[in-house]
Amino acid sequence: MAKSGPRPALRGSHSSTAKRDRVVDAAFQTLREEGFTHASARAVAARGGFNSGLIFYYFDSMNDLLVEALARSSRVQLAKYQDALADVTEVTELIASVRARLRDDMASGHVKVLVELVGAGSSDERLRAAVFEQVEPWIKFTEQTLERVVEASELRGFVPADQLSFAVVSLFLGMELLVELSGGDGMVNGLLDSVQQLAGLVSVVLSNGGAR
Amino acid sequence: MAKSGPRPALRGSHSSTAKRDRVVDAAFQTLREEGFTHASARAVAARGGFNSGLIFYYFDSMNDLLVEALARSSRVQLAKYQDALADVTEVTELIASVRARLRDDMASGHVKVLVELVGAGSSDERLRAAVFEQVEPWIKFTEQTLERVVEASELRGFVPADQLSFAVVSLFLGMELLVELSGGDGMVNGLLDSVQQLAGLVSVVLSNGGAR
Amino acid sequence: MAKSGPRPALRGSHSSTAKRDRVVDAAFQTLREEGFTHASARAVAARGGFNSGLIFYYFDSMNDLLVEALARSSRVQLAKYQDALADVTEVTELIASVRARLRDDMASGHVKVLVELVGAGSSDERLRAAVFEQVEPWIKFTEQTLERVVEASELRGFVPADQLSFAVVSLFLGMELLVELSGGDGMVNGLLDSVQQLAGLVSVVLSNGGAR
Amino acid sequence: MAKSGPRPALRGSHSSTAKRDRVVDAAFQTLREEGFTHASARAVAARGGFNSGLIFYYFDSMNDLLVEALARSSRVQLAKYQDALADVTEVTELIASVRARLRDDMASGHVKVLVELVGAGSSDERLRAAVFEQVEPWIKFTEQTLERVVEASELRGFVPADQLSFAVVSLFLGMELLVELSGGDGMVNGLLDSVQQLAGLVSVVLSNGGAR
DNA sequence: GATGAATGAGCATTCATTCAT
DNA sequence: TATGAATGAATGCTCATTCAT
Repeated sequence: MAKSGPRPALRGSHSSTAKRDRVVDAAFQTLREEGFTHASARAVAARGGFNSGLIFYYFDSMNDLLVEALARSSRVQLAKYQDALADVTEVTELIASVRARLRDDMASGHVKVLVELVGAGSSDERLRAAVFEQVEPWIKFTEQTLERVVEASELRGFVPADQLSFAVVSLFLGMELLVELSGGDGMVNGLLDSVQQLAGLVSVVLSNGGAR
Repeated sequence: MAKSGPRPALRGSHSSTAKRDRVVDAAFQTLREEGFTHASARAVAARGGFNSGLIFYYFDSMNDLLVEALARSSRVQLAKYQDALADVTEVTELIASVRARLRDDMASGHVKVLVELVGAGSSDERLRAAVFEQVEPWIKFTEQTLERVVEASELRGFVPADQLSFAVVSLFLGMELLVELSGGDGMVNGLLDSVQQLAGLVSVVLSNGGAR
Repeated sequence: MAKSGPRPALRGSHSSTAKRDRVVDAAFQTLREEGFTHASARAVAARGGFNSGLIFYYFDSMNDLLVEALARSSRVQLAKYQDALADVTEVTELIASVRARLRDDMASGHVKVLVELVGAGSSDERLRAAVFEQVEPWIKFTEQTLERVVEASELRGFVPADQLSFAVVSLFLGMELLVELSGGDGMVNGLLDSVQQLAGLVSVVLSNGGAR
Repeated sequence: MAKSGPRPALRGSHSSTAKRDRVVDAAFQTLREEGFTHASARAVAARGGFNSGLIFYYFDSMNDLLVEALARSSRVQLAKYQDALADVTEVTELIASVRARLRDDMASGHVKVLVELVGAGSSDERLRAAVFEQVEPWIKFTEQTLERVVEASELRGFVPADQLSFAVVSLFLGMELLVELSGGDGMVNGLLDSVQQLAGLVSVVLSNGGAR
């Protein structure tokens, strides 16, 4: 995705990567605060305080930059989820952890940026594919986690983890989309409450099942 | 949203509204087949075989036209859902009916266009609000339907219908988004299977609850 | 080459074509006076006194416009040659007529514009092909004319007209190129004298052959 | 044309001039394979595997570098022609030698690069003048050679060598231009055949004259 | 000597929109 | 009612060139 030219000799070197990071940062902030449609090269450059040509020194296209901005934040957030849920095997615990993570996730702007690019996916085939690549690891991670939790529960054998994972990721994506669409502030708490409600429901049902 | 000028007397009007309809048709098809980003005035006009200036005779802006295209299809599809689910009170029946409707819904392109505009919502505040207005009736309708079905089931009292409605609409929205993102064809059956699986799961759980 | 959109209902109609012609005129003048590299959309628009967007209302790309400018002048000039040489069957007469035509040809700017675009051909495959299409009729016309004249002379049977045509067109092209390269003014008379010299040489040689 | 700064002492210099040569090499190859328009600083640097800033350490401008690339190849090729034609005094021998040389000339890419820069000449006055400087020695050399050969033939006194030289150089330039324009492959043999045909014709005519 | 970062001006092209007719 | 012409602002992107290191 990144150009081959300005790759520094030593990995993890100093200024070179730092400058490139400034560009990615500016792109992320612009996506987060102005949305995909307004994340133009000029807008990103203005926010970052550099010339817009610099973007194309580091990246082959705007889409490449935008995808990289998503990818970086995606890596960071996914790692946090993996840390937080590594040892979780019980449903209620799972849901509590996820809700905590979600708060941070949304505060960081990652979810906003993700939704922004998912929505933009239809504008360009290459963008669509690149964004999908960023979403795939989340589906897989969700699947693995659900598999583990379901396996340890009474639902073992009833629920195919891959389909469930697809549904769960869809649910989160759709909720964030709807929250944004509804104007942002008002319904965000309602959303988390809904998740909590859902958590309660599932929990009750499962323990019923266990008590059977 | 529409201009006040060219609104003809309600009865006896023919060609004028017919032409206006052609504009809306062209907009819908363009949204459906080329997506929001490529649904420019020129593109819509080319598809409909009229001059792009005509759009601004009937509508104040492109966004107004696009929203109208969504609104019209939304009215039609919602009416069909209301017909189909009017007398449904049982969960399995509900899910079967919804799946049937969904097939038609997606074939008509309505879901695609909806997702397209929901994704575009972030580009413009007025667009966002207008699109949300089109989604609201669906949330309300879902809420009423769920209320009725839940009330007739063993879950009565456990599940707050408004939150559940929000989750369900989110789920559908998110799934369609993910399907599109994944490239279209391959996962579409998996999606419907997932819904079916979910249906089965819910059905089993609920009848378990009832049999307890 | 031209867009299909703004094609007027009746062929040969009034203002519509006139406006489009203004764009082509401006392009021709810009090519003639500033050369291919400086014939940017802005430069053409500035010269013509219209907005640069107008170019793309009538043409799909700058190259399309530039080629059209060449094509129009090519049609006009080729017709003049065809008129002037229609009844020529003798070599000296041929050369005298061609020299007269060449003067007008160069005064009109056609040769300059042709050379400009031929030189630019290497920058873009589609441009190259389009320019070649404009040159082909000239090669064919030269071939037919030479065939007729050679057939009527003592050289009949010795010279393959197609190869000779290729050489003759090359010669004219190369001379104009060299004239431009040499700075323009100083050698232009020398060029025409050279042609005259060549004419004299050929004439002498041929009549020698005839007197043999 | 080259900067005065980094010109090392004539003897004992090694790496510095070697690097400079690599720059010129890369420029030549880029001109040859991508044409003038795509011979940007970046493209040349990419091909040569050095940073584009290096170009401006050795040269004042891109055009300077491009002209130097032509000049170097021009010197080499002209020297070969001078060697090959030094003792030629007869027409048929001249043409045979030239055709052999031409093959090597074109294989080396020199003719392509020349034509490329001649075509580009109109874009910039300084470039035009610099390219003309590279062409002048060829015209002079052609003139001297033709003078010698004509003087030894029956045509002595009939043909002014300077004008003929101009025509011959024009012919070669024009032919190469037309060959490139026609798409490259198909007509290249036809071109050489044409030259051969022309050679045969001239030879026959001249010996006819001699036999008179 | 040589590199990588950075710039500002320029490019073709697309856009929603206006307006005279 | 409807059209075609026209605009001005914006877009992504490329360019030769400079400069600190």
